[in-house]
Formats: sequence, C-alpha cells, structure tokens
Amino acid sequence: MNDLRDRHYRDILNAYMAKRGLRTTKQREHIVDVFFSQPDHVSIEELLARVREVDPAIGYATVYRTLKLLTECGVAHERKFGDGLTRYELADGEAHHDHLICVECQRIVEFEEPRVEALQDEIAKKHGFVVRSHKHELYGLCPDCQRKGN
Amino acid sequence: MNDLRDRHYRDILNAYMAKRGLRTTKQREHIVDVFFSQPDHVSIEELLARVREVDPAIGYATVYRTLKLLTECGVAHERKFGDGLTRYELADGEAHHDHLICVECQRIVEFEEPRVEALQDEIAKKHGFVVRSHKHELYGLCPDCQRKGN
DNA sequence: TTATATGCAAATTGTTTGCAAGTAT
DNA sequence: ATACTTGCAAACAATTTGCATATAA
Repeated sequence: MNDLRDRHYRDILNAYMAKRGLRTTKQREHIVDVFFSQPDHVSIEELLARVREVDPAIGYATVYRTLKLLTECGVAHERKFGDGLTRYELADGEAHHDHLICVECQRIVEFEEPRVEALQDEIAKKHGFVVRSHKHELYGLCPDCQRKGN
Repeated sequence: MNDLRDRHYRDILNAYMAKRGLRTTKQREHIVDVFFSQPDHVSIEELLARVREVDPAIGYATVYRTLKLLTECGVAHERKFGDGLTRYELADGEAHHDHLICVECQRIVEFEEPRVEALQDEIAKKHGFVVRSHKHELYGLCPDCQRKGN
C-alpha cells in the first residue's frame, strides 16, 4: 500500500549492498519484506516470529545482522524505549516524529511538533552543541488505560 | 554543601526503610553517601569504584540492590542514554531537567526549557494522554569535540 | 534470636561473534 | 571458484538471583 516509499528504501538498500559487494539471499529478502510490511517499532523478537512464518529455519543472528545492515544504510532507525528491547522503524527521513508511550499497555503513538524542533535548535545553540539527532518521549496513560482506572 | 536537600532525601529513604523493616548497614550507608556526593548521571561502575575507595569489600550486587532501593523509594531516577549503561541521578522532583549528550566524548549537559514543557502538555492533551514523565535528549557534538574536527 | 543483608558465583537477558557448511555471484 | 552468508552455539556485557554466611535489630 505504500509502493513508492518502499521502492525508495529498497533502492537505497540495493545501492548500499551493490557498493559493498553484499549478496541478496532469500533470508534477507524475507526479513526486509516483513520489515516493510510491519507497523513501526518492531522488536527483533516480533520480526523473527513473523519471518519464521515464511521460513522457519531463519536464525535470530540473521535477523540481527539484517537489521544492523538496514540501520547502517539509513533505511531503519534503532529505538530504545526503556523496556530493554531494541525496536526498529523505517528511517522516514523527512518527517522525524517523536513518541507518546503508554506505561500501562505499551501502546506507542507518534507525534510531530515543529515548535519543539525550533526550541531544540535554540537550546543546542545556547550550549554550543551541534545536534545530530534527538529523542523526545512522553510516558503516561493513554485514553483507554485512563478509562480502565489506575 | 546541600545539606537540606540531602536531609530531605535521607528522610524519605529512612521512612521507606522503616516501613518495610529494612536495615541500615554500613554498606548501604557508604553507597548512599557516595551517591549524594556524586555529580549526576553516575553509572553503577563509577559508583562502585568510588564506594570501594571507602570499603573495598563491597560487591557490585550490593550497589545494584541499593540503587534499586533508592529508585523504588523515589530518591533516585534511572536514566538510559543509548550506550548500554544505566545511570542514576537524584530524583530532584521540582526542577526536571533534560539532557544534551555529546556523541563523541559522552559529556552530558543539563538544560531546562519551560516552553518545551508547555508544548508537551499541549501534545499530550491533543492525544488524550496523561503524562507521567518524559525524556528529552539531544545528541550531537559538544563545543570541544567540534573543535577537534570530526 | 531471627529475619534481613552481603558477597560470591551462577543464572538470565539481549546482543554479538567465530566457525564450518552453504550459496550467490 | 571465491568470498559472502547462514545457523548454530559459544561469547559477551549488563543486570539479577540463589545461597551460605554475616549482621542489625
């Protein structure tokens, strides 16, 4: 349903692999397919489970290695929300969103706020920093979990 | 040099320990003393090293357990900046600051920006969330590391 | 006394790596 | 053919836990 975007990222990946003489294998194809079809913020575990539906013999080291590859070439981003798991999402270069995380049900909602970005630049400048990336996460209760008490 | 603040936190800790029948030991006293005298964002390793200057026999499990205790009773906060280490800082309830982190030298600088807080509330409300805490980190190059090239 | 703490080492968890066998080019 | 890849298991790093011993109350 998002062919253009997927195509763009696959092109980047292919260019990166070609440049380094890396090879296309069926495992990599499966993992990449699943990653593109998956909602954002997948963990390795989730990805591995889905990938094994297609090919049960795939090992988790291969998933780790492939996600590392996707991260290196800029197609994926690693995210660590304090629960000990690393999650991955599509890089999504232009629209860098941030996250609201429900501490009850772990639901993750994305938001975007240009005014915060502007303030960040101001803050960094004040301290003489050059910002490369940022992390802005709000932890709390989502509407559903508020309703359910607590 | 910050007796009142320390006293306040020690009171909280003592109340918490009393309520649960936990005991005061010389190890805990040393660890707590070092934690209060330490600049913010200490890792377990750093803390253990400093504590062992006072009592070389203290084990790292005890440091972990004591910091967990301090976290449970609300005196300390856990922080995870993506380098794999958990760091601890005084809870410091009122003035909740955020962080600029140098990706080269790992230097950590604190900042405070009420206008960002205001925007956060606005964002949360828009999504129906009730915010409990947040994390706002800017990763980049500090002035020194910019100068050193890279 | 007796229940809590400690230090050690072993266990756990998430992730990485070495290597022999497999495979894309 | 050759060099990259894979799956497995072992290695790792950070943290947690089980247990016998030590100790605060």
